[in-house]
Amino acid sequence: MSTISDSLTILISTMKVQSIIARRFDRLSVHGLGFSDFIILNLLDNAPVEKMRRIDLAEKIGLTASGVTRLLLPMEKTGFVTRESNQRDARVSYVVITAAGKKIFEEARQTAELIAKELLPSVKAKDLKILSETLFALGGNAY
Amino acid sequence: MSTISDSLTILISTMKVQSIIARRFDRLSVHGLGFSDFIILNLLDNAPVEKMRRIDLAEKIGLTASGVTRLLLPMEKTGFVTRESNQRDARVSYVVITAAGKKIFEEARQTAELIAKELLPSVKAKDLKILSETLFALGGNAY
DNA sequence: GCGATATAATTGATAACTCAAGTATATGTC
DNA sequence: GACATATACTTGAGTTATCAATTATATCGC
Repeated sequence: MSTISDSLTILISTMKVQSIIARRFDRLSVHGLGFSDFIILNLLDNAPVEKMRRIDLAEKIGLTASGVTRLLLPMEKTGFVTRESNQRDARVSYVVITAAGKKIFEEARQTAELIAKELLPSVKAKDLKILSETLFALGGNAY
Repeated sequence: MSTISDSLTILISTMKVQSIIARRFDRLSVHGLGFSDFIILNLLDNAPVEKMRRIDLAEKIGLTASGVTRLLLPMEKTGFVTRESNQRDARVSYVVITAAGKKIFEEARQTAELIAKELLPSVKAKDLKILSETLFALGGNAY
């Protein structure tokens, strides 16, 4: 038995915590959304022009471009997002949130906030700040 | 545009950070191990009797029992772990780390520690402790 | 000791990704 | 302005997980 470092322990622990978080957010399925769908809608809703390039979505959410393409396919079909081309660069296809997308996001957001409260009830504000900063240093988004 | 809470932001950020961590640990493939394989070997190496029930591995790593069964199949074939039955409870099949498993774990551990240092170079010792405790509150393991 | 219920593990079908390769377009260099 | 290189996105094949159902065994209440 050889003990691993605190740093490595924290990284492994993060992996487990992620699986716990992901499972809790399965409840978003009552809105017909996966957690990744919800995160995408949040990014779009907060984007200055309510549209983003697929590649930027991928970078922000921590998926590959391929993963984003596949994630968006059903969302386009359902009508939560649509495509928009870029006049100056024909390679780009923007992802635009629709009115239906905004509506479902607003509903899902209520559920998501409830889940967040359930998950982080006892964590002190100060500790949350440290967690937040560390996550940011590790590449997490600041929003 | 409606702003989400700090708590929710942190949970989403954790998801992204997890994807960054997982990608870095892809490097463990030089040892023929996935990150999950490595975590399993670490759990077994640290277990008091160097064996664990599948269900306990699942709980500790944050997977389902099904996921553990499928994860262990190739590791059994390669000979990093073996099975052992429980005399008192025939439902249980223990997972036991082999000498080969210990050897590869020891090698992979060096790589893993390097990656951990690369990922968390600047995080202060005090923050690491708080971080560790926060993750534990969220269901992370203490080890 | 028997039936109801709970637990440990596995399996079939499926979901949500990844990587590598391919297509289309843009940009830089000479 | 042609050619090499880079970028945005998609697609085929494979991986790694999930859930629901199944099998086998154990435990509880009577």
